[in-house]
Amino acid sequence: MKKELEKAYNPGENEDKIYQKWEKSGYFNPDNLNLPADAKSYTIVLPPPNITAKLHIGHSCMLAIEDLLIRYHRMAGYRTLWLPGTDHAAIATQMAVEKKIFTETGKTRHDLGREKLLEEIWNFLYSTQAAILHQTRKMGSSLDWSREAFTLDKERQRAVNRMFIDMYREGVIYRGERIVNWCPHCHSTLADDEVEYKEQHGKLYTFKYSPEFPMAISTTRPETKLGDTAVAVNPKDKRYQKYIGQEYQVNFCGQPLNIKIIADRKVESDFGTGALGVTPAHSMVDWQMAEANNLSIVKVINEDGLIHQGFGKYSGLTAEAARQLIIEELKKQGLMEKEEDLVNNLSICYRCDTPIEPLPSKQWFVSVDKKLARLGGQSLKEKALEAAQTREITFIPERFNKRYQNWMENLHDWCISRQIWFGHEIPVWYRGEEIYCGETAPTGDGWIKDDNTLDTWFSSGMWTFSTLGWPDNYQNGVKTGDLKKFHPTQVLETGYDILTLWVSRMIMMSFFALDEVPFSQVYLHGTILDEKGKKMSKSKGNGVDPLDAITEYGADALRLSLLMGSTPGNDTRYSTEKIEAKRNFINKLWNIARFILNSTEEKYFSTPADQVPAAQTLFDQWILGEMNNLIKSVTVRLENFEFSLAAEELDEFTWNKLADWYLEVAKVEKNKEEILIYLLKNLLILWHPFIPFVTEAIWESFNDSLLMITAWPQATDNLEDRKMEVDLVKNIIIAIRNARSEHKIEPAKKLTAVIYGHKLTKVLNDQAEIIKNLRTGIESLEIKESGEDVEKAIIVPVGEITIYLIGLIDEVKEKERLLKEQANLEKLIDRQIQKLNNSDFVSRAPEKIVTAEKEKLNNYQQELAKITNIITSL
RNA sequence: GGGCUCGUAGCUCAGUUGGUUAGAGCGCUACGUUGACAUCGUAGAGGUCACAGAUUCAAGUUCUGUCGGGCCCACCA
Repeated sequence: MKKELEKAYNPGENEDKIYQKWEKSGYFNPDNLNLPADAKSYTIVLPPPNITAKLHIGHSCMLAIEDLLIRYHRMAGYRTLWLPGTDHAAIATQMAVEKKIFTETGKTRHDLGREKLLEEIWNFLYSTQAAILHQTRKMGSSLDWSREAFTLDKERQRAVNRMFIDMYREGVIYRGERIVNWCPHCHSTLADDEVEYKEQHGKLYTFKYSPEFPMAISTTRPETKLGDTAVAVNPKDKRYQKYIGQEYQVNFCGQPLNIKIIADRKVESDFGTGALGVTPAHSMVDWQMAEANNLSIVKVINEDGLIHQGFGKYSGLTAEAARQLIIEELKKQGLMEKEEDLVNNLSICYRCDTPIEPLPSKQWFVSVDKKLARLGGQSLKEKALEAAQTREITFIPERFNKRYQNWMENLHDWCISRQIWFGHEIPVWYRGEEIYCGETAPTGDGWIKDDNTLDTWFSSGMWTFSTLGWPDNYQNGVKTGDLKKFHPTQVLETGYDILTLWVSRMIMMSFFALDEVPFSQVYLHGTILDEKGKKMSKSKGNGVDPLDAITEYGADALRLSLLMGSTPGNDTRYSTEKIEAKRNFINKLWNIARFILNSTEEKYFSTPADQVPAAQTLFDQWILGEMNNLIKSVTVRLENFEFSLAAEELDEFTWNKLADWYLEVAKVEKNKEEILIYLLKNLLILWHPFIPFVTEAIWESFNDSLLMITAWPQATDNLEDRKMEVDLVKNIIIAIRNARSEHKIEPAKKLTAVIYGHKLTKVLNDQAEIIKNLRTGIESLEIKESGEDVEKAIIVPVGEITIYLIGLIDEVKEKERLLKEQANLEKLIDRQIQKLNNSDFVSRAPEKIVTAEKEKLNNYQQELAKITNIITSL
């Protein structure tokens, strides 16, 4: 069984083999774990990466955190499912492919036609999907591939159709007219977050519609004023209050307008003239005002960006041309009062940079405010808010709860239809004014299918249950199969940047479909910035392919570098130095294992990991106690999502306690095989969720079983704590080594040490061999309870103990050093006395702290006395 | 305009309910190393915890304000 470990750990040689071994074992699938029937389940659905591009380092962070949670819970005995998938990312994908085709062939989607374009998209999709899955495996992700899903595969299409139909029948989904962001070039609506802003220098024109109109208005777009149906003023504005409610018939540049004066608090009195021309058809805010005031809506600009019919000489002109014409006209009539330069943000299409035209258009919406019988008369918004308020869903970090609620409260109906070709088709047919909504086309002639598709978040919002067999696994309000076993899921882990876009939608969709939360905890990780602290983006080209890092340092090193030194919700910088440091650590762990295994006979390999072996010596007791504390602490930290702190404690134990001390002790004291194997096994178990490859590689070199499904250890309560004694011995050893190096004593030169201590003489006697042999270079060692000073010795005080190193001494240097020490102590004593003289402190601080402070003073004083004594004797 | 967040060593960042002389990694300096490990070891230098005030016996930690980074949302007539 025993496999010789290489001198240095080589991730490249091990990782792929180990991943295959895991995958073959079948244990990524919870159905194959041998669990009692009542085992609790633990589920995370992987936030499906967009198939627009390969994974970047941010995805690695996500995978590292989720795999950590999953592996920990799997080892802790949960029915653990991590469900993989990818997202079709409708608009983003279509745009990416269109762009690719355009740069390669110069063709647009209209040249290709719907079918050909979709074919191209699917080809593209298969290639990136394959790349993404490869990258995901390379990270060591223990995903259940047998349940892999895609937001646009057959099952999800059925689920989406069903959801749409259910929502339509309940009146949650409705068709309505609303202002949308329209790109006249792409001929499509854009979601609010697909609109970009560009600062531009424009002109703000101030003018009256006609000579008899009582006030002037200001606008940057005079041509849209052809569609004005009102002028809004602030209700508190004294100048205009008297006009509110009045109506005017005006002749605006040859076109008749009917203008009502309305009041709205959103109007700022000190912008322009304080009077705002309301154009309901071409401005979001104006639309809202029109709804509130029952204004009529006049469309001025059409889908091509041209002026509609019915506006006389302006009809058919581009908006830009119409604007110039109107400006000229206004000037001719002497109505133009002012032209000012103005810097404002122009909305442009994120794809083609064309200025956005806000247009009214028939779209499909999800109502967030409709009260639903199936939700006990509450609306989706109320349900989704309540879940956060009652902490049925908690956020990590907590502050995102507030942000979520804030956003939720201001949520408007969600426009779900998109004028693109790639995506879920809307299951609706039209015949004249008739609308049919169903899974298949209605019978009869003349029905035309809605040619829009659904917002990508509609399908990804269903991700927690569409992947678990909904709707088949949900009949008459009863969950069956996977849905019953795994929903609601436990944790949603994702980037805080899609808290609003995605998380909130998942919560609403789950309430609608199942009347339950989709998950109970939301862990939000930060963004990985580049080495300069800038956001990574495709256009800047500063992204990092995880595969490069994995090839150079190994997946474990990359994972650990992303897990350590970071906190939830905060951004971190990508750092190759950090990965390198973790690579070094992993090699250290490897060598610790190599040392232990090489110095242990094979018969000890079966030492159980879940049974504390008997301790022979002080150091045995100490390290076993430390391991016990480590198990306790790491478990708690993982439960609390404190990954970084858990890893730091593991690191501290591995390197500073085990490698630096216990292994050194083990070279002096013998018969430690059982303890060493016990420590190694537990260490590998505890590290496994963080760095699965190297731990499994070590494990398989001396075990037949799989580390991946080895039980998580339990801490015990009855281990003695020997930290004090061990610290004393360590301090003595360190002090002697330091004295040696300060006095420049050759390593070969042997010293005799005499140690005086009053209380701990027995402990020190027992540890004499260790003190002698742990690179202190001491030839003989005497330990006495008390006694006379030893002349011509190097004097090393360590707490209550004084060590005399008899051998070489440089009196001048020694005196110098001691004087420095003396001054330092005096300063500390002063401060301590001051503190203890403060009557408030003594009377009001907890007693534990006061006594600790007193003891501290005592120690300082004793040490000072000793040093002073020594100085005078020199 | 509304909200959030960050400011701790040269750099990158930890620091849970306030409580010993504030930590780590990298970097730096010096020394060392053929037997687990140079992907290493030992030691050292380096901090007014952005600034000001408040609460407290006690503040990196709580509160208020200021300055300086970053982010989100809304608006931009």
